[in-house]
This record gives sequence, structure tokens and C-alpha cells, in this order.
Amino acid sequence: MKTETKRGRPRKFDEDVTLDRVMQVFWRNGYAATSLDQIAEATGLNRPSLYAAFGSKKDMYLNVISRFADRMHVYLAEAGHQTAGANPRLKAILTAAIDLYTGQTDLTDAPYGCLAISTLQTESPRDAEFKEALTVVIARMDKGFASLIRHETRGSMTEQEVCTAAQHLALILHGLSIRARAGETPDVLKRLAESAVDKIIPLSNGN
Amino acid sequence: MKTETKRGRPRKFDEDVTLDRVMQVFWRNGYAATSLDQIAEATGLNRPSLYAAFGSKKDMYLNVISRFADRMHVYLAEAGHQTAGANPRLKAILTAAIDLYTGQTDLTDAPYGCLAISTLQTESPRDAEFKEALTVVIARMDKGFASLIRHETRGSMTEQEVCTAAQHLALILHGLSIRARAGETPDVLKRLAESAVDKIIPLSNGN
DNA sequence: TTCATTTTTTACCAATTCGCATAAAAATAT
DNA sequence: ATATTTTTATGCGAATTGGTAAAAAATGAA
Repeated sequence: MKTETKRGRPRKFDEDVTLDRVMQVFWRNGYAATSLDQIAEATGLNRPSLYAAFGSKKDMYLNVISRFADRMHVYLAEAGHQTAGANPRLKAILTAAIDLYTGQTDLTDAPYGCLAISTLQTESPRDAEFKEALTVVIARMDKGFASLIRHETRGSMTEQEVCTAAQHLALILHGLSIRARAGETPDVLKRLAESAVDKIIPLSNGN
Repeated sequence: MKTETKRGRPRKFDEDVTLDRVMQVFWRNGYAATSLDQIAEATGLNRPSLYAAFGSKKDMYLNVISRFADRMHVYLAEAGHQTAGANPRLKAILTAAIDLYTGQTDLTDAPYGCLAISTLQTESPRDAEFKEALTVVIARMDKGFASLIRHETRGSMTEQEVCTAAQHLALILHGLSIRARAGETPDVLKRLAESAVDKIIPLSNGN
């Protein structure tokens, strides 16, 4: 009961690579400015096939947003595990995020920042689902930073201080996304990020 | 030679209040999702009148962006002059920005963050003029923070440190804009902002 | 071969988009 | 009054939008 041979005409596209292409289009244009024709062109599928496979434009967008959030999460977590100590780990994570935001990773070639920050945010006042998705993404980043800091500074910071520092880092991260989309270079952003981490979670913090 | 009585049919709208209404529509929807019909409805003008007075949709948007940047600049500068010392002045500025971002000022009732960060950013990859306008806005914020810090900490910080700290504050500001648009409350944001300032420009810095 | 199933393709739909051309209206100048 | 000038109002038009209906194609099952 693994792969029961599928009936019917076989698909001539791979779902994963197609979704990746959909993601690129939304990443560049945002939600409102992206047309299904552009997506069709970028994926090689035509509109009815897209709709049959992935639902409406909104469905596709939300699909791609959570896909992006998942990918970003594992990518940053991976980057954060190459070192030890709060300060170095946070620097590694921000550095990796900057690579992602400036098109230096496998996820994208384009320097369009964070997909959620760059595009979801804009739509949030008009659509409650989008707004909810945005707060979820933001909360996820906060939690990620908080758990790292909590773990690495066991005891030396109150829970309150941990959460505040985590949100500081998320603020910084979002600011970096905006600057990346504005065209700032990775190295400038990385210098900025490193000095920011040094002020928020100094190396001297017992790590 | 002040107001030479104008010929022709008189306008029945005020240019300033109309532009303010145009700004609200773009602020909520962003550029791409805003239609001229929506603007026409919000302003009470019809499309040909809008076009005659303010040009194309893009013209209107860029017009409103620089209008916003100017207003924001004077509003924040004013707020920053109610106190003395780098740390208190920066806190006052960020607090004022949060009021603006969350709809607590005369500029808008709506909690849609910073017009430029929230909407211009999204469009920047598709249009060189938008991208340029975005970098100009960002640079303006950097410079504003830098000149304040430079002035208040005369000598105690290198020019390099001043610029870096200024960019840190701008990163924070942009992050605050995003969270405001995501629906975060003013008081939470203000606590966050104040503690961030304390880490970037501590009170103990001789002020 | 014939049928059932799934995907692809073509074509269409109603609605909306931005911009403009043209006409009507409202004021001043002569 | 009549003409001139400026703004407003009506309405068109070509293009694009998201979505779908219907037919054609490609596979496995019988």
C-alpha cells in the first residue's frame, strides 16, 4: 500500500519544484501584483492546472508562505548549530538570514528579503487570514530566538529579559530584511548585524 | 501679485485634504492593491479630476510617499526636541513613531505602520523609481538618527560608532513598523523600544 | 479494444483595471 | 451678452484580472 499505481493521465510537473517557482514569483512581486498568468508562465503550467493542483491564488500564496517559513526555520536552525554560545550562535543565525535575504542561498538567487516581511505584511490590513499568518510567522521567530537565548544563558537572565532580547533580535532581523530588499549588500548588513548582537547579547555574558 | 484671481471653474476640493485621503488608501492597501476607483471614492473626486490634478497612479503614490516622509520627519523631530540627552531623545522619538504607526496621531487613525516600510518596500523589486525612493527614505532615517547621536554625544563616540548606532535604531524602527501593522499594541511596542534604546545608547553614556 | 480516470488544453466569462476623449458646467474677462 | 478658461462629469475602450466549463489527451484497468 505504498505507491498504488495512479490512474489517469500522469502529471508532467513536479509539485515541489513548481511550488518553489510559485514562491519566487510572489517573492518578487508580492501578493497583489502577482497575476496567475505570471505564475503560469513561471511554472510552465496553465491556469486550470494550477488551480486543480494548488487551489486559488490566495491558497497558493498561503501555501508558499508556510513553505517559506518552514524552510527558513530549518535553514536558520542548522546555521545556529554550527557554533556554541548565545552570542556566536545568534551571529551565525543573523548572518545566515542575511545570506538568505540577499539571494546567497539555495532558496533563491534574488535579494528580496524575507518573503513574509516583504509581502505578507503589506496585505495584512485587508485580509484577516493574512494578518493571522503574519502574526504567526513573527511569533515563530520570537520563540526561536527566545529558546536559543534561554538555553544558552541558563539562569543568568530572567525569562522577561530573555523574551525582550528575543524580540529585539527579531526587530533587527526584520529591519535587515527591509534593507536587503532595498538593495543593501550582504557584507554591510552582516557588519551591522554582528554589532547589533554584541549590544543585545554581549559575549561577556558568561558564554 | 499674490492671488491673481484665477480664471475658469473653481475647484471644489482642497488639494491638501485630498492628498491626505489618497495617502490613507495607499497606506491601507499598498500600491498594487489600490485602485483609482477606491481613491476616487475616498476623495470624492472622479478619476479624470484626479488625473488632472495629481497625474497617474504612480505619480500620486510617489507624491504621497514624499509627503509622508516630510510629515514624519517634522513630527519625529518635534518629539525629539522635548527632552535632552541622546538616550531620552531617542526614546521620545521611537515612542512618537510608535504612536504614529499605531494610529495615535493626527496623521492617521489606522495602525498600519510606516507607509514607506509597509508598502513601498514591497514594490521595490519591480520598479527602479520605487526602489530609489525606498533607499532615499531609509537613508533619511539613518541620517536623522546619526545627527542626533553625533550632536548629543559630542566626542564620546567615533563617527563609525555613531553611524552604526544610527542604523541599529533605524533597524529597530522598521521592525516596530512591521509589528504595528501586524497588530501589536502601542504599549508593548513602547516597552520594547525603550529597552532597545537602553542597549544601543545607554543612559550612562555621559548624558 | 473499450472503459474509467486523471491531467492538460483551449476557450470563454464577467468583472475590474487605468487612462483618456469628449462634453457639460462654472467661473472670469471683455 | 459673448468669449475664454478651467474643472467636473459621462462614458468609452483596450487590456488584464481570477476563475471555470468543456473538450482533448494520456494513462491504467477490464
